[in-house]
Amino acid sequence: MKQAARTRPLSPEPPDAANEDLPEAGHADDLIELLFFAYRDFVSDPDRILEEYGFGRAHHRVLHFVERNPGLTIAELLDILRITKQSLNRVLKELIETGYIEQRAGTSDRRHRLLTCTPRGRRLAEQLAEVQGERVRRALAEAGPAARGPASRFLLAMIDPTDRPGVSRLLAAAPPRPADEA
Amino acid sequence: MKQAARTRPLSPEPPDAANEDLPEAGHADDLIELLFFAYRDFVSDPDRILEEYGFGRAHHRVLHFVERNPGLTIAELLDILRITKQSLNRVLKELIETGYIEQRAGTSDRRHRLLTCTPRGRRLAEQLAEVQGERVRRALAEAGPAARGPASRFLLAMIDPTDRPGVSRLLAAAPPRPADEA
DNA sequence: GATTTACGTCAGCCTTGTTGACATATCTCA
DNA sequence: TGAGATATGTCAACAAGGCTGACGTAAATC
Repeated sequence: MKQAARTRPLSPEPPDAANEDLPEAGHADDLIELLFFAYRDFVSDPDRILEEYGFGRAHHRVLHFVERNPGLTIAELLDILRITKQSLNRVLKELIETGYIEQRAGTSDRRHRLLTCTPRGRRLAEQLAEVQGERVRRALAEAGPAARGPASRFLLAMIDPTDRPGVSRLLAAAPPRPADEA
Repeated sequence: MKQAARTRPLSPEPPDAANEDLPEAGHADDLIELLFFAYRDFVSDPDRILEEYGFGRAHHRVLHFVERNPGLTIAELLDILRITKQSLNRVLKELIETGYIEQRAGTSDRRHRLLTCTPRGRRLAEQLAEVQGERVRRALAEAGPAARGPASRFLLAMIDPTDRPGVSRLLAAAPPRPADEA
């Protein structure tokens, strides 16, 4: 891939004293690239499955968050995905027309569209979550289960501070999956 | 953003015994979503800067890896980015024509195009790396500096096993930045 | 009853990915 | 030396998924 050059410890084991006194100098670069590569492969598994259904990543994201948060409204989905309603509507319409997602009017406010997955939609969403979950579990097994807490905290801290409460609420609200296959 | 529902510890502190005996059951879902949100915000900083230059994310990726690995060839870049040569060529041509990247023929094999940044290209690449690095350092400071190792190992383990040696070589080969501003 | 809110939709544009085909320079090997 | 493989460049067409701007409608709010 590339001719090697210098050497530098890749994933620093518990820092053996010294050099821990510069906690925020340099070293950020590795995490930048790791995030790129990790994300690149992270989305590649679902991509392969989605292709069989004629869907793309945009459909995946919608399906995922609706499945994890039944009753989600359009506005909430827009806030999560950070795209325009026109972009959302394009893929959402397809998911509804092909019977993966259903709408119903809100009870307290009938202008709201409450989104839920159909059984078929749930199956696909779970299949997609399963391949991604498998990758995550494999990674945790390799990195050591103790890495889960720190990795979660790091990723949460990477999110814009303003959005963290919302994300935390979202995570807390989602039903825990039945130990996925395991 | 969303009406709260159940409660569940978000980023588990050192697990207080029990429940650590199912190290790979469930719990993967939070990391899936955290990765989505973290990446979403992670790329948003550069996006704002790139807009001023009339560039997009594709340009950023090319510029980044060329700056970090001077002398990179087209084939190596294609392997990193996982896109077609036509897609790469489109943005690369723009970066060359606008004077951000230079080509020269390889010495041992003159078919190779060795890519390097011009001073102007280096400045932009560093500016982009700086905003992302700032976010990473801020996140590490919040998550605790001890999270760096585990987070790095987790992200590396998320990468396809086949690619890890290449990624590690890439990380090791890149010149350590001069403690970025700090 | 006027205004605001939540959503739907039409039309057009841009970036960035794709495939397929073909051209050129250079290296390698028989 | 000549055949073939390799590294790259390029043209053309297309698709996904972002975007803006404008407009329409139903329901809530004041």
